[in-house]
Amino acid sequence: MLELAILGLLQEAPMHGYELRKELAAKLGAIRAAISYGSLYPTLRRLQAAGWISEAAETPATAEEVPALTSRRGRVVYTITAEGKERFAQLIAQAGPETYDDTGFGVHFAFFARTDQATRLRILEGRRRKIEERREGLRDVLGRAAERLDAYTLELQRHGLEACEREVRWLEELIANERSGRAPTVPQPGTAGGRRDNDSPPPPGESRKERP
Amino acid sequence: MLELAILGLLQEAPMHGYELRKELAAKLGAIRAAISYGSLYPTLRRLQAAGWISEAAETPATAEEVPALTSRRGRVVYTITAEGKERFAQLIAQAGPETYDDTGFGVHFAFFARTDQATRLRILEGRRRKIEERREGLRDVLGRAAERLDAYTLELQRHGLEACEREVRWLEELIANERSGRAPTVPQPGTAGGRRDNDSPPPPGESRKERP
DNA sequence: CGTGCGATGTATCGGTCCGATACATCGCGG
DNA sequence: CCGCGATGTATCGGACCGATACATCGCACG
Repeated sequence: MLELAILGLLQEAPMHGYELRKELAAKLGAIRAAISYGSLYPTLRRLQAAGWISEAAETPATAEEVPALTSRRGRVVYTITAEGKERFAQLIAQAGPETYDDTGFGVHFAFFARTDQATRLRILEGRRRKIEERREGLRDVLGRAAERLDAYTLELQRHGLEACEREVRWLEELIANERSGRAPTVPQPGTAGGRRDNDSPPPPGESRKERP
Repeated sequence: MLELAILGLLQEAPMHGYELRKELAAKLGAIRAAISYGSLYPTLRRLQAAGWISEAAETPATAEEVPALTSRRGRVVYTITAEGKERFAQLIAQAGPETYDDTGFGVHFAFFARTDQATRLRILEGRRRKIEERREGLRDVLGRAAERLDAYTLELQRHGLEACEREVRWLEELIANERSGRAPTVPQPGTAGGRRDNDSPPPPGESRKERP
């Protein structure tokens, strides 16, 4: 999962570890708190060993203008390689069971802008199925085994059940939108058109290319 | 976390591993799928080494009546010890930072029936604080950094924000209930009074003792 | 003027937990 | 009578976390 997230982020811009962690926290803030360095750095080394990312000297341009101001530190900037982009595409397209658990789904979803519509649909439906199963399990417990459990445990299940029902509804909406070829809900008028240093062509369904 | 859950469950009845896993899944179904054996068995061994649980021969009574029917298998039944109960009480009362993350809070909440009211209140408020912080972080991203993110990532944050707001509201309700001395929401009329093999006295605030 | 503190930054270590896998028994239906 | 799903115990490698260590930078406060 971390591998996928790093590859995805580095596709937007080269970064060093600290930056990567912050961007990751911003992008996945809804899913998980913040990645630990104890995971991040070993993974970076692994990715580099596999040839999917590479270290690069920082200060890309304007290096001569500011020789020793901010650059005199051991910052290690990572850049994704061509093989890395292939690897990302492969990871994004293939869906294992871990694609549908909370974290896995979150990471995949966060990179839906780089995912083709068919895959998006497949993942959304897989996630929906999984949540529906969880929901049924909770309904079973709340129905059949209710007397065996205390009021607090019951309340916990009730709350979990509600969250499941809510997420299923959310997924239904997203699936419907996806099928109709539109971008995700809430068209967000006016505020579109931020910085967009996308090198790879935006996949279909992505409707955010600003009018220049 | 697993340690706490096992100690808590074994306080209700002696069990073997498989059963423990099932009960755990039923009790924590809203939080996590099912504990892996790769965690369960090593933890059981650790708890046993610490003297908090002990192996016991199964078939407590009626052992002579059915000599070789169901007993001829390597089932290992674990029982909590007096030290184990102390350990459980200690773990339940002391709240570290991990008490307020999703899994930790869920486990603590699932054993609220064995937790005194002051601790319940403290945990609920700690959890609320943590969720409020996450909520603020999401609001920040959705406000300040919205142009930097694509529509899908934005939608993910939006959904996460809604979940946070919902959970805060839920916690507020529980806290209010707790302060007023009542049991959790939805009094559940009639269906109370199931099997209740509680050896330890029910903590204050527990209002489920049926009127005989 | 200095000094200490919070943000930036890289890195490791031990520990927890998961997923895959192996293996054995039991009861039931075909 | 045979296979298959449920029951049951167990291990191994790997992913990820939390604590910790250490170094630099800029700035606020004395």
